[in-house]
Order: sequence, then structure tokens, then C-alpha cells
Amino acid sequence: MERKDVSKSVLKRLPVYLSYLRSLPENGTPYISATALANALGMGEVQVRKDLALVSDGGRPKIGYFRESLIEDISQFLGYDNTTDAILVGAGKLGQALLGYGGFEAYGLNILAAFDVNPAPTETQDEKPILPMEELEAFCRTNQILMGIITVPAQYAQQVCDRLIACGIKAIWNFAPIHLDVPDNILVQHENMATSLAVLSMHLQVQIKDKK
Amino acid sequence: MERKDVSKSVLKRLPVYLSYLRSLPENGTPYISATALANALGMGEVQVRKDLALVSDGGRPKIGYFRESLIEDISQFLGYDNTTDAILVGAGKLGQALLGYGGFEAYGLNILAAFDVNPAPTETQDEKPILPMEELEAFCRTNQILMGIITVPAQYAQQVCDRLIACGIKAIWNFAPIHLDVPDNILVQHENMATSLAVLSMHLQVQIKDKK
DNA sequence: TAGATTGTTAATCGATTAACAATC
DNA sequence: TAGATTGTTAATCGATTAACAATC
Repeated sequence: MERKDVSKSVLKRLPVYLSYLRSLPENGTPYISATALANALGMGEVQVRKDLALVSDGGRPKIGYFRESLIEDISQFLGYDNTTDAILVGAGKLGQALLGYGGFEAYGLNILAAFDVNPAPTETQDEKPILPMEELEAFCRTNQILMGIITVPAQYAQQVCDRLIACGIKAIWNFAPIHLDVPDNILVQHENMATSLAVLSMHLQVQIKDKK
Repeated sequence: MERKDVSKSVLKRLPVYLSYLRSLPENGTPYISATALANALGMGEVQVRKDLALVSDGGRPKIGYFRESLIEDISQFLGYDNTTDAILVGAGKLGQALLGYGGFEAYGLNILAAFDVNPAPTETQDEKPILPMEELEAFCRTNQILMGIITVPAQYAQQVCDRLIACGIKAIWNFAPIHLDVPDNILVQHENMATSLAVLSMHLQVQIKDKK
């Protein structure tokens, strides 16, 4: 299938479809229609259909999409097929939570190691190592790391960010609650909890106001 | 200032302004213009100006906004002034990270306690308690909790969600990587890491392709 | 006064939705 | 064939950007 440019809005919906498709039972019906997908996720069916048409051409009238092919098409489109190696800086609770979470592999992300000013002695062999900050540069260069995850406190985030860029990293996943200044060719994806909180908080305000 | 309805896009940008404004040094200039804010955050200045105009009327030509008033106006608009009590279900690493993170108070969120099938014995008094699941209902009712945070594995998320709604919870912050079905009057804010990963992954794909 | 900045009104842009033809 | 579903083309909607008047 020919590769098309998609908008950010579409890009953000694709993983939602993907995770739902993956959650469907193996022994269920092998086909799924855009309509069924839309209903299950509470979305507009036209929107879903249009999104799917962008990444797959396996849709057949009256039948829908073959589930496995659709999963494969979306995965491939999102680049989840060739896994990305990443490193994480800041092995606090959040950092360790991300490091220990096994679910990222399904999304093509493989966190190789964490770095921290207080490295932990490697306990068992199958756990991912928490290395001292001094080894950051060498590790990134050796493993040609392109993605860095920042889970340090806000006040250290910018300097860690600068250091990652100096190591050749091109994409940064930022969990620190602070804006990072970066050159144009570097992408920062800010995991902005404050944003989510604002939406939730506003909903509750309206709820409470309505009650009065 | 009269309360206006704002779009979700605006709502998501407001906390970004707020956190930047808060990060400015106390002893710096007490005024800040929409232009300065836009430049610092790499955003369009017209957009910032329009957003600010929605939540504050303290802007003065040639001078800009008085920083402290602006912080107050945004905070008030977002409802951060009257703190929301929340509980968290699932005290794994991620759950504990959120529970232990002190930064949410600044956003009007106060996590009172966590619940887990394996509750921890309360160690020190100043730490937030991790209680057994059985106490969930009573706790929510007693404290009139309106917000719940879900950090359990995906396969338990829906049942936890249903239980929270039965407890009278109106807003759910979902960290489990799965879609939750809820009634219309309940808001689910899905902290979708997969979405962020998709954006990052796509950026890297383009980077790599450009190099070839 | 001149210049910087605000806030508003109009124009553009992009994304979503609706309508419909094509297909199995 | 009839009906369900796809995919495309056109219309609507909303958000962003541009232009400009108002103000200190």
C-alpha cells in the first residue's frame, strides 16, 4: 500500500484502533467492519472508515477488514514493525515504572537501559540496568540511540535534554512538567499530565455547577 | 471576569501557559506579554493572546499581563483553586509514582489514598495509605470522591472502572492501555502513551527515511 | 506623540461530517 | 437481486491565522 501523509489527528487515533483490535479474542470472527470498530470505541463511523482507508486497502464491502491484516497494516504504518531502541534518564518511581512496563514492545519501543545519578546495582540478569550518568554518552553512541525518555525532576530536565541531543538523540519523550527548548529537527513529545488534569477538572466543575 | 466556554484545544493549552508562568523567577519583571509567552513556548503569538483574553481581562497595552494576576486567573478558570480529592486504584510502580508525586497539588488535585488487592502496611504517617480494595466503596462515599485514577493492568481496568462509577465517581483518569466503556455523564481521560509513541515513532521514521 | 501591545473582526485553513456512488 | 459496507466527493464546522482598530 502506498504511503500517505496523515494528519496528527489521524496519527493519534490509529494506536487506539490498534489496541482495540489486539484486544479482540483470537477465536472470534476474523473480520471487523469500520462500523463495528466505531461503535465499540464510541467514535464516528465515517471518521473510522476514512482513517482506516488511509492505512489499509484490505477493506471489502459487506465484510469489512480482515482483523489480522488490519493490525499488520496499522502496525506497519506506525513503524511498530522495526523496533526503536530508547534510553531513559531518571530512575525514580516513574522512571522505574516505565522501565519495568513490558507493554511498550507491542508498540515498537524497546527501552534498553536507564541512567541516573544514583545507579542501582544490577540485581538480576533479566532486569534492565540502571547505569550511572557518566556512561550516557558512550552508551548512546555505541547503540545508536535515537529516542530518549526524560523522567527527571523539572529543574534538571532541560540540561538532560541538551545532553541527550548532544548524544545524537532525535526524539524525546518528556515526562517532566516543564517546556523544553530544542532545535527544529528534534521532536519533543510532552506527556502532559497537567493537560489531562485540566480536562478532568473542567468536567467536574461543570458537573458540580449543574447540581446547584 | 465573566466565565466563557472554551474549546478543548484552548483548555489544553492553558496549563502549559500556567506552568511556564509559575516557573518564572519571582524576582524578575512582574509583567509578561502574550508575545513574550508565545516566544518562550514556541507558539503563535496571536493564539496565545486570544487564549489569554478568554480567561483574563488584566492585559494592558504596551505592558502586558501582571504575572501573578495571570497565574491566578488561569488557575481559577481551570478550577485549580478548589482542590479536587481523588483516589487511585492499582498501587503498582506507576500507581505509587503518581501517589508519591507532590506536584499535582499545584494543579488542584489531591490524591487521598490508593487501593490495591495487595495493600501495603502503612509505614510512616506522612505517606499516603494503600488500602485494601474492600474499603473502596466506604471510603469514596465518606469522602465524597468524584475523581478516580486507574493504574491497574489492562485486563482489570473495566471492572475497576464500573466499580468506581458505582461509588459515585464522575471523572476517571485512565492509565490502563485499554478503552473503557462508560455512561454519557462520566468523563474518561485516557492518558494514552501509545498515542505519544505513535507521534514519536513517526518522527523517527521520517528522520531515518530522509537520511537515506 | 510614537510605538508596543491588547483585543476584535474577518479570512483562511484543516478536519469532520454528510451524501452518494461503487462493490461484493 | 437486495443489502451491507467500502471509499470518495462535496458541504459543514471549528479552529487558527491575519488584519486592524483601540489603548496606554
